[in-house]
Amino acid sequence: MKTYREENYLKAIYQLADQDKHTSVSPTDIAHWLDVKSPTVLEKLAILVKKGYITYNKFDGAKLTPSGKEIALNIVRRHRIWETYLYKELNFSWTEVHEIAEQLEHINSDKLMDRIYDMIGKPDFDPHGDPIPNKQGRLPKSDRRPLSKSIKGCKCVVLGVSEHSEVFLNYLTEMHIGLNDKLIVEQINSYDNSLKLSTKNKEIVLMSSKAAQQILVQCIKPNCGCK
Amino acid sequence: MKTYREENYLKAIYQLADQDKHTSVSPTDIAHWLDVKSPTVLEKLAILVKKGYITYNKFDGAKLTPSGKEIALNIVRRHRIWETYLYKELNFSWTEVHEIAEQLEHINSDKLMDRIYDMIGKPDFDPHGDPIPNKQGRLPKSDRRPLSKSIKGCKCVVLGVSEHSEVFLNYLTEMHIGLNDKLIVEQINSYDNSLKLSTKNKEIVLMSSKAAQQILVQCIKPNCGCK
DNA sequence: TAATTAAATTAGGGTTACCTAATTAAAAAA
DNA sequence: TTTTTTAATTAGGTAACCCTAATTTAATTA
Repeated sequence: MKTYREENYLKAIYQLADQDKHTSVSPTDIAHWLDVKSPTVLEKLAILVKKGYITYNKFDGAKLTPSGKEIALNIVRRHRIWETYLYKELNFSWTEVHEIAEQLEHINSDKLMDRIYDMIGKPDFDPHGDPIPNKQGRLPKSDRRPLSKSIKGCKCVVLGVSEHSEVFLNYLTEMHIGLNDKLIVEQINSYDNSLKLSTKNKEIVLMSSKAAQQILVQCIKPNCGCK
Repeated sequence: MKTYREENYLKAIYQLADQDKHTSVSPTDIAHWLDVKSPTVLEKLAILVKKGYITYNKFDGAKLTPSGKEIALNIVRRHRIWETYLYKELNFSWTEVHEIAEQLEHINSDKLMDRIYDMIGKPDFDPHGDPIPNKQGRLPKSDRRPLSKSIKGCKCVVLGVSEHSEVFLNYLTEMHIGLNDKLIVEQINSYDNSLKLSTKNKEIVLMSSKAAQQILVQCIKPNCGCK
């Protein structure tokens, strides 16, 4: 029996581990992420350990076991399918989909999920550019990397973002930067690593290194020299 | 703050009152309906009273207040919109939609509901023939009545069912009786009130009074003489 | 009406998911 | 290496929901 809360804890552990590459996820991180206090998290971690979904100790933090990862990836799958559906079929904006998908991801019906996935054309990536795991929990490959690693002169295409906050997504909208848009790195300021970019309508915009780290791109020419 | 459980209690009270016309709903009825025990129901009723969603006393049972009814009708609205959507847009069968809609009805997003409702063409009735309340909680009119009240010779059209159990819906499917199908009452057996019906492909079938009570029809000719 | 049956209620628990306030242990800084 | 700070843990508590086992109250039936 997995409740939606359990699903949320496992998803949180997956996403936190995924974000900062160091697979170890601390109770404090989870507590911040889920907006609860750490004793609450500890309590739940003990249950998840007992159920065999995670391992936990103070030094390595929480880690998903294969069965826990399977559940987490299934929720991620559902979330991203719903996001895509809301965006493509129901005309929700890039910034609106997340919140509704947070609810829809817990609807338990494989058949419904299959129909929705069919309807959106079985894509590999969601409207944020995030990969949609397949039913077996395998992620499609892509060589996305942060825009901040581009060199001067790089021509690349926006494939996603690694931050999904509304304020960040709105910032991108204001900058006229969207999914699948082409960007050219005109200049890199070596002092603060801010970038001067040319966007799709040939506008020139300035972007901080902080923002550039959250934008995932792919170079248009192979071996273009980017890090 | 209304949780999905609260929504379910209010919906149950609404539906039970709606079924048997006598608006009073007893704790025992609710307990059976929601598959919990009566002390659990009593406890929840006390909370709902405190929140102003219902009134309750031993003699009149539980009764929705206007604010409680508003919530209940909103859930009913969502449920029926989702059922219609699943049936019409995602090709689920008549018998499959209920269970999934039970989950989807608790998704909290007016905007999503609006889009889905648009998508199905803003109908007044769901695939079971049940009326979809509008946003203000008003129900569309219809003069549906049980088939069991038909007189011999009555020509009528199936507008809905008042029982949604899978076994009953499957029975109808086997009888080749579906929504919007025309029926002719060929004969009524006065011993047990069973009906001899002619269905859409001119088949003659026999139907018990019990089943006929659950089928909602409308006479094709006005003032045809049916009770 | 008295006896029986059924429904409503009260009493007393259990679990889950939260919390605050200590306390202990680890990490970072001085 | 002490001290300070931060993180993890333990202790103890609350609220929502659910339960079983009485008990009371109402409704039937004999």
